Amino acid sequence: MKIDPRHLEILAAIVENGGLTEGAEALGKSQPSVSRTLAQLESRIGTALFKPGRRPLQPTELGEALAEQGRMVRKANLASSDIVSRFKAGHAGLVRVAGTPIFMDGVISGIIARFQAQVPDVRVEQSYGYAETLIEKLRNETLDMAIVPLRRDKVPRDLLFQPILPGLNVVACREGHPLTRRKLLTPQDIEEFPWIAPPVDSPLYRDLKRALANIGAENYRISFSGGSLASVINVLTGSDSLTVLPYSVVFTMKAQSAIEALSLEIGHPDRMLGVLASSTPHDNPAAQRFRAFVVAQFEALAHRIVQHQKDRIWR
Amino acid sequence: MKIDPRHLEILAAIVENGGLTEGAEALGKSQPSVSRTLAQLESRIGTALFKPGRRPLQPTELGEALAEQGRMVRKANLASSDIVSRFKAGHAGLVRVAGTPIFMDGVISGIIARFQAQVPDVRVEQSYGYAETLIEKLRNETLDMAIVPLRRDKVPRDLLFQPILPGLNVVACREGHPLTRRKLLTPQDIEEFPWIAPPVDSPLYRDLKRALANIGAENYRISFSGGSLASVINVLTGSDSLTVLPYSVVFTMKAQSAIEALSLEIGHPDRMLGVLASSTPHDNPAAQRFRAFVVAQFEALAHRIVQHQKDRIWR
DNA sequence: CAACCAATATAACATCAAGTTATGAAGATT
DNA sequence: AATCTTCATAACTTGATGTTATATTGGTTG
Repeated sequence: MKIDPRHLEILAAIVENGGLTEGAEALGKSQPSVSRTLAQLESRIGTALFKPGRRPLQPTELGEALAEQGRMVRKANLASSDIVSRFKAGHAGLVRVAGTPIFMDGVISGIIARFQAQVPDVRVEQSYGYAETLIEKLRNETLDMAIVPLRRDKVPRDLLFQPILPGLNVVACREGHPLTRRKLLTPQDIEEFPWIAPPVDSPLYRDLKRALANIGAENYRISFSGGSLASVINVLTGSDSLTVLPYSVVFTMKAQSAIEALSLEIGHPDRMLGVLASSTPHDNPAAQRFRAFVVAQFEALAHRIVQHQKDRIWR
Repeated sequence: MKIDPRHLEILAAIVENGGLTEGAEALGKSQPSVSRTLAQLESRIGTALFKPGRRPLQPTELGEALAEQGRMVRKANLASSDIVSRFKAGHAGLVRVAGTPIFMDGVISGIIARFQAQVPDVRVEQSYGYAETLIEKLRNETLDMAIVPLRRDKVPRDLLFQPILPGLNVVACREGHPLTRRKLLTPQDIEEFPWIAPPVDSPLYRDLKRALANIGAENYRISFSGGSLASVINVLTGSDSLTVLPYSVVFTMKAQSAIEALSLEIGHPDRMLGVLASSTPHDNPAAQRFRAFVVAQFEALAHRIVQHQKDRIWR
């Protein structure tokens, strides 16, 4: 026997409210509608579900047992509505975000932590990659957003790119590095110290080479390469090595690691760091919410950077 | 947002079977029907529930969460069907049975015990009363069946009466009572011993008076009255008192109590012990089942009584 | 890359259930 | 007994669900 789950819900409402009229009111339906539905349910089951001639209406044993199941159905229904509304408000769901490793580790992961403090039911799935592969994944719908440095003219038409910071790389070193005391740095100063290189296929690697070329350093030596941010910073703080990092990363990591940036003009890439996402506002409210959060966090970061620069000038 | 619980069930079926076609098959519906239902659900929610272009079809996070609720609904639905079918088979439910106190205690309670060994999920609610009040309760539908002695011509038209034993009362006494050794009993023999009387409003009390009149005893004395069966038997076995009891009760209780029946013809009431129930086969399969069980048990009891009589004659 | 095959979506229609209002019947209450 | 509340019924409209037939789509394969 197949029973319509809605009928069970209605039965539960009748039982709980002690009457057809009250049950109908609780359900927001008319009394005749509820009455007929109950009659139909009883006729299908082939048994009365309420004791005859009692007020308030009292269910039979069977009626009570089925009403209990009706409560289960209603519970599932309420849970469903809740799930949907939380999802649509971006308070629940899954955000798949990817970006260049250094950025993800150095800046985004902290932003994710703050985001999750705010909306704990959103799960964030982080992965790493560079523009090309991430664009592919965005088109695949296997990724919700990518945080990558990108040249304006390289932005794919079918995707939406929201810039959040200008590309700004700096030479990073440990706090108290010998070079931090010098006002003017020559290529010779630079060539004295070993370099940490990012992975060769990363944009940052290209930035490093260009920076060194700009400075005029030709005989540089690379002592360490291929590590992720944690390794880079460990090596950086444990030695006199230098490396190229986005300024936002150095600025962010200063709070926890003893690194700083040399005041050395190395030429900025013509890229913007930005959030790349499907242009169709595809239905992932949590991702939308996270994107807005990331943008806002970067605005705050930019502001703090400006503030910090002013302070330095004043000193 | 109100979601149709049936849609959730369908969603669960699609998710579990990895496709619309398979889901439809599992549900016993056509593929287009399921397809449209899913489309409708998605449009109401305002979000896709499955990742686009995947085979086997993979649900989104939201789709999976809602499918989980769908499984809850289905579970409740299956439980309901089970509850109903068990109820209709008489394997579950409530049976409200009443009867004259002596009978209920002496015979029916043992039958109930055997019944429950067979169908443990049926609850039996026992109460006591005499024909008049029980007939009232049967009409009220506050009772499923009454086990009472009744004259054939006193059976109400609107109720169904199924005779199960002829009325047969005996004089009961303790085992080894002085009177058990006598072949022929005179009124004087009887008057020597005190009597235990049932409650004055009981049929058995009228039987007692009639029996004593039949015997010709006029000067009898009543030493105890008003007790239920347990008290009666305690007094009986602890003294030389006599009382009138249905033979079926004495026969049944012999197994556990040291009582026996005097071979004294006391004249039988023109009543039949029987099961009285609503003539409408009102929808309580468990009660029907119990009634059939009681009838069968009494048949077996009657058979054992006949067997026992034969044995006595042979000795 | 074209062609094929399986799965899904759409169309068109029939049927049934659920909703409505209006009203009758029945029970409880005084 | 009269009244008032509650439940059942009637008549009708609307929307959902089911069907079969067919078009699209997407993945697979030579």
